[in-house]
Amino acid sequence: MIYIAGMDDHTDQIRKPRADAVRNRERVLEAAKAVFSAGGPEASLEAIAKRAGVGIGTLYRHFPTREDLFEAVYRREVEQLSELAEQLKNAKDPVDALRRWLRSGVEFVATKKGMVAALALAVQSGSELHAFSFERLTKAIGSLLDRAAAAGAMRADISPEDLLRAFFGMCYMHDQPGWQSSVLRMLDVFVDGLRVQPAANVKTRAAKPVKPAVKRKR
Amino acid sequence: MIYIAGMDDHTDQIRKPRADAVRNRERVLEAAKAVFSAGGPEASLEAIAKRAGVGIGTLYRHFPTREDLFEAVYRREVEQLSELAEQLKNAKDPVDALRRWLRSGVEFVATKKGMVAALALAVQSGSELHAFSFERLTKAIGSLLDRAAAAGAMRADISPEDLLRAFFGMCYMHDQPGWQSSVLRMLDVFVDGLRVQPAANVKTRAAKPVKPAVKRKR
DNA sequence: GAAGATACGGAGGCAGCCTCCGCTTAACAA
DNA sequence: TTGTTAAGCGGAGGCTGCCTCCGTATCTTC
Repeated sequence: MIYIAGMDDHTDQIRKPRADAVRNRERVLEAAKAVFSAGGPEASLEAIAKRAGVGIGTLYRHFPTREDLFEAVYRREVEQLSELAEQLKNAKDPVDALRRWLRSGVEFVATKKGMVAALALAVQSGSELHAFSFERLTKAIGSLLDRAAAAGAMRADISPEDLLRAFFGMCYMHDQPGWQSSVLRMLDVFVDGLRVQPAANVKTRAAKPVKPAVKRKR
Repeated sequence: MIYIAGMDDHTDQIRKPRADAVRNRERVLEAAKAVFSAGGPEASLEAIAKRAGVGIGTLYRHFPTREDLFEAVYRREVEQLSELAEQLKNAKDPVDALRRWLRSGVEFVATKKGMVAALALAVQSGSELHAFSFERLTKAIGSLLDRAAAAGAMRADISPEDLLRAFFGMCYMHDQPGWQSSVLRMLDVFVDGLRVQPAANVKTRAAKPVKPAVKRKR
């Protein structure tokens, strides 16, 4: 068993976790990250164990199920996105902050092709990982959303869950050619839809100084 | 080989396809539809063969890969959605027609939990199925979109591909509690974002209209 | 250094994937 | 009808990956 702080707050002594166990766990995580990123969610766990230089038994002891392994691997990644939201909370324009978070999310996803597929698979099966990351990101994005809604810049009836869902879904379609610019465009549309329209934004298309809401990519 | 009209237009004789082959193919499709719907994309092909009452070899002869089987199963389903778009082209309000198509899509998806996961998996791997359904639905939705854009009711820089991608993505997150109403809400937001804002919709909430400059990707 | 807890690793059982090939059956010609 | 033959059938078998189990090795603690 891996030591967990606070797990056993009654009197029993608690052994320090074994050094080799800690080391091996780390190695497996490292290997899993690489293999999942490259090979997607179907990657062989035995291959991961081999790459980590441990026996398959060791891998299973640390991560009894495939999903457990996902969870551990992605936890850090999710944290990163979450922290970004924290930073953006200080931006001046709350709507823009939201937009920027979403855009960063796209880039983030872009660097982890196989991993996203794996994540998506986990989400499907309602695993622990989903619960964690969804909640974590929901909370992160919620603060951005609240701020924007409180400022009256954005409709207030869309929940963080909704938004996250939509975002995730859009990204899921990645790995088609041009998916990235497509998602970016979609997000712009989406944020436009969320925004409580300020007067400046309301021009019929004929009017000339229309701000270029979206730059076409292709 | 299954007979395909026009496959062999030079002089050779062409045998009629064997009745048992046709029958078995149909049985396998039937079984696959049921099994995939229930069990998702991971379902055992052997289970499908058994349910269809044929040998595993027969299944593989007709559908050499898992994806081939998906393709055949979903083709009809895709056709249905596609036809719906055709009908909606005659609605009065083009934006509303689009909205309704999307909403029907959600319902459609809702009845086929496992199947959508299977489809999504296929999309991931860039299979034939994806090419077919994406193109088919793109064309279908394109007509709706064009009509709305031509009427000046909708921004014109969003392609059918974009829209389909976003829609599919949103639906992909299904099987969480409440996903359906969430997706419906998201779609409303989305369609609102697409709509070229009519003056009536414009309430000035903020004295100073924020200039929502879209930041380019860093 | 000894004792005992903890972790290691891989053999082995199981399940699903896919191929291969001898047997069966339907289509066609006579 | 009947015979011929291409087309189709099915499942045994080889392979790979999943996961468990347990004898052995290693670490922590005293």
